[in-house]
Amino acid sequence: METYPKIPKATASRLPLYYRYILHLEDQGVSKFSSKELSEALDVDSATIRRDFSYFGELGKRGYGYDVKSVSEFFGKLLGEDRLMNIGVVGVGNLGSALVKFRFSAARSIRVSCAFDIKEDLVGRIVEGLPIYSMDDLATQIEQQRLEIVALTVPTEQAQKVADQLVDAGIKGILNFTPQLLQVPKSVQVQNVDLTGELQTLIYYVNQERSNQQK
Amino acid sequence: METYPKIPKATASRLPLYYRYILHLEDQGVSKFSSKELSEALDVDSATIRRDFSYFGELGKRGYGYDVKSVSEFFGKLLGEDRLMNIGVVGVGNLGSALVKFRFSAARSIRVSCAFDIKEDLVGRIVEGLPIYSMDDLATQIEQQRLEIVALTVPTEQAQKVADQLVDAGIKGILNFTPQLLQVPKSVQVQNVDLTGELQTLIYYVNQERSNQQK
DNA sequence: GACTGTGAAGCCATTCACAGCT
DNA sequence: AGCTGTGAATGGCTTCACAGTC
Repeated sequence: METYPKIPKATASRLPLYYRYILHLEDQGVSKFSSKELSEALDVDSATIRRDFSYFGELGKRGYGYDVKSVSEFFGKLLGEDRLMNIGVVGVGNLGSALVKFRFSAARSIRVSCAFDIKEDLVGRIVEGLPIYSMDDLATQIEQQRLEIVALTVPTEQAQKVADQLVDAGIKGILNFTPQLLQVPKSVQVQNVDLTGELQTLIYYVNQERSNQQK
Repeated sequence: METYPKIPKATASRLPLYYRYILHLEDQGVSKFSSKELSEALDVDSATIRRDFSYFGELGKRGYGYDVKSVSEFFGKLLGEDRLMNIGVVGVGNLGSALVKFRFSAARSIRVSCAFDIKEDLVGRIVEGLPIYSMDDLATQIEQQRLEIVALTVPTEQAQKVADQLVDAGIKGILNFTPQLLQVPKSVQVQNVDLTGELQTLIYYVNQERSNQQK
């Protein structure tokens, strides 16, 4: 795969957004689109879209726009949609079993393939059709199932210890649902998702809005 | 409540992070902290922390630092932790039932109190201890339970229509788990959470890292 | 001496505006 | 004429660096 130097983080975080909409166009049989159309659908400035795309080369044609099929294929590869990716869920508590159920089904190539937990009474059981392995099997399963990425949903206090185990077992990316800041080698990627934080931020805005009203 | 003009979005999104760590200090019986300590724990530059805090007035004392108790109380109020907040879950599919189970238990004052669905066979049932209401009961329940915020987890195609109903029923905030861009009056706050997008962004970084290695 | 609060500088991302291609 | 790709301008956020306070 090509690698692109110095793509802004903000751009990287918009790629899934672009990709999803372009797939939608493809499903509808649309053959081309302009940055202006995409801009209106996604509420992202059209110049931002053109600049984002331009980091990856000249994806469009002047005076024409962008070709749905070729751009969709291009972004698909960027986001790993060209090969099946197994994801493990580490920690099968409330949120963990929730994610097992969720399955990230929006992306075609993503498959939640197994789960891990420390609790002996969970190990060996099948939850929502998925086997639960012992943490001792981490290294083995990561290799056998070619797991590159796991979702981490253990209790906060155990997060760093488990992250260390994951790194040792060769994991390449962690989708971290705990509020613990993880220390990992920089070759391992971490993406933090703080659901309670998102809700609290929303509460903050709602509170501010209510106070504004009352004035 | 006080309102603060023009707090940067970036600051608002860090408030839960700060608050959680300060609660942690409080639990440990610590009585003061400096921006430097917080900086090291959260990996946020200490000047950023001081600037973020300063938007809300002079919260600290020069030469001393910040008082755990008073700052924790202050942020608690900002984030609505001084009163119980009921949250509804709209759409009890995979992700919806997952959130019902998750319960945002990390925040003390947040309580997932009910769920709504369009499917007649779900309505009236109890899931994880929560009653499922019909969408027709939205307005009634929003009033009765003083719901200000709901999590929206319906299929993408229905998201806008349901959002309209929510707005009509008087909801103040929507935690939007669908990839649909919601059109709402600007007095209604929307916070988007795109779990599949987060995972795809992580996949992008992992792919880039792998390509770098191979060079 | 220690630490905050904040002007000023710097950096990253967005947006403008237009040359260049179809 | 229509739309991209991109220098230049702008804006928002972060970081420096230090005066002010305890």
